[in-house]
Amino acid sequence: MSGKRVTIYDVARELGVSASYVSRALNGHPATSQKVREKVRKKATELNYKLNSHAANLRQGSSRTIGVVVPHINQTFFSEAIAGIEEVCFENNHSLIICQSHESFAIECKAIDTLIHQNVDCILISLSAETQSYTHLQNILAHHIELIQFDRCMDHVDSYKVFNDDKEASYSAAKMLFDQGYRRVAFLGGPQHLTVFKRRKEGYLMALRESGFSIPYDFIVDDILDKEQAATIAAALLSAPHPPDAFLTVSDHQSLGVLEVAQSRGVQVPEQLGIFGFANEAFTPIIKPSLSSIDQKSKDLGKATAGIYFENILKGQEPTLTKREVIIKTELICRQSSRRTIAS
Amino acid sequence: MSGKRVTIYDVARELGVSASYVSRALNGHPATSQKVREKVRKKATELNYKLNSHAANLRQGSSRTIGVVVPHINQTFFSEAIAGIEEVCFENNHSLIICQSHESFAIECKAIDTLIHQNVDCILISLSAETQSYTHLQNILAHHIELIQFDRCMDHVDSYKVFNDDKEASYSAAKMLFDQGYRRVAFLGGPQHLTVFKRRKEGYLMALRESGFSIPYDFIVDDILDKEQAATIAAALLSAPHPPDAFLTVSDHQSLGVLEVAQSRGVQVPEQLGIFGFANEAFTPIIKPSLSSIDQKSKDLGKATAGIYFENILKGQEPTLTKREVIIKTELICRQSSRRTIAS
DNA sequence: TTGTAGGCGTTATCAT
DNA sequence: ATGATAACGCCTACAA
Repeated sequence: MSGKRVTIYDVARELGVSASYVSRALNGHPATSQKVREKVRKKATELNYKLNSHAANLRQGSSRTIGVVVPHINQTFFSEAIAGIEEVCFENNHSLIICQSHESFAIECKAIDTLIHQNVDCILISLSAETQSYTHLQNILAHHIELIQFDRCMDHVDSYKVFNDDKEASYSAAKMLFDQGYRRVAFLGGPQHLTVFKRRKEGYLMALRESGFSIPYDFIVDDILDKEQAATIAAALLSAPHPPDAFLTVSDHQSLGVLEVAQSRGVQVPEQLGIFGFANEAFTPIIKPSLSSIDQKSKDLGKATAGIYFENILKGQEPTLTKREVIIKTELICRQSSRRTIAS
Repeated sequence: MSGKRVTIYDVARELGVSASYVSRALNGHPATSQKVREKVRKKATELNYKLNSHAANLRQGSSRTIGVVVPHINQTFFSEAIAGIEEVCFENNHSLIICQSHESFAIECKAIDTLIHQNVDCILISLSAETQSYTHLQNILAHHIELIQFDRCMDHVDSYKVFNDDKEASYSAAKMLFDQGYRRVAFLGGPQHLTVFKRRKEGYLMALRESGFSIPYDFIVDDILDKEQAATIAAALLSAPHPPDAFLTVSDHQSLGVLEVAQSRGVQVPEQLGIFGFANEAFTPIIKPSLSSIDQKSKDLGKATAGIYFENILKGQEPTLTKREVIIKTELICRQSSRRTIAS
């Protein structure tokens, strides 16, 4: 009863057929009779037979498994994106291995190695903040594993890329701030070697240029990674003789840092200071004042990313996408933190 | 150069040794000379050789992989626990496959099947809210896969269990509410077939009994799963002629629902209504008033859970744990939402 | 429709 | 210290 694993041979013996027939029956191969197929399936569940994926993978050279590497799974954007990826993989009967890089380049490399060992068919990756080189990505390709980047992508790597209309998004967020009467809009950005953050900055700069207003050079600060850093910068800027009257940031956590500093100093938001975040984290509608943000449609983004593998790569419908770039439209969510004209 | 996968045979051929020797060298087998071992390693990286885990697993019968099944990866408790699990697995050179059940019993079963296919050595699971039967858990054991339950466990299943001191935690939360002068403390609970929620309710009942106060039977409501349901119940209770003056809940999201209802009706928190949550979600210190909650030490809990596999099961140090239960102590975090005496 | 045989890449056993 | 060989469980030509 217990002891060794049940194999197709066990099922075959019980039924008096060959192992290969059992294999075919279980896989619904056309060259099997309805009747026997049913019998085999029944016996298999009866014996509690379970496929050994490792054996199947070894034989077939494909694992029907997809790997995902993200900086953190507990940020709304990533967990939602993963939910989307999961859904599509599930529909296509593929498994998913999720790895976190914890924003570390070294861990990201290790994760990729693991996924290569696991023989995944495809790796979906959103790069860590530290990542500046791309040899590890080329290593993926060298192992004939498909590669798709999303959100935090690296240019100059030959792969599909899925991301938001980041430039447009931060352009309209900045524009909205100007429209609300804010004039001295500061910008807290991310690492510039990641294209997402470059694009978000470009959007801001575009709106700034268009507005005709000018701001001091130190109102633009890159490489802010968390709430604490954002708070430090905000505190410094707000202490200056001519402080900003609004902050546009590339993450809600940064915005939260700004908000906390403002509140601790009695600066009224949104009356004296406008704040605009990015990512539409779960906490944004809950806090007071509620935080304006950008909804990245992260679940759709995840679905699109996984979809590329199944639709464009597996089914070989490459021609439909010439530039190998998919852009997911964001949605501007205007809440209290940037709504100055609300009272007027 | 490209085309086929690099195997130990390729490395062996280049070096003029046998494949089995390469295998041994790569694994640091004692019956290999230092010198050749180095040579093999160098050549292997040079040729970009990567182990095929599937082949190794098939041969060894073990995958050095652990599976985790949780309801959702984007709840603080679970993502932190996973971070802990990940850390321990990493230290022990094991891979991790993460699956979400999305609180669905059917998906949970499917996830377990997948993990069995993947030949994982051990499954760490926190059950979905729907799960009432445990045949799928016994199926895991039938496949000679180790099983460890955490947080949301099912009794009567023969496995290690890791969970918080839930009863003590909600006991002290309730006691704190009484100490602050609240008298009519309502309780919003979870599905009673999951032991966690049973224990949390017991703690509340214990404190209530001890307090000597009595409350109407309808102040105790089980099976609340989300913010919306909590809000509905809170609205109903607060409309009654003799409403509760405090709510103790089994999740921060429930508490948030209560808080929003209170605020929309102009009920002052904490002056007129005390609120106490559970889980110490990221948003609890951010909202106004900040929400009192229970820190579950979820990362430690994850580490302990994975630790059991490596310490107690793999190394066979079972005797150290007689009851096969590990309890992780929580910490009471008292914030504004339950601090009525602050003004007095 | 059914069976036979061989091999996927690795490692354990046995031999040298 | 090193090599030959078989086996892990499955799938797929090929044969019948």
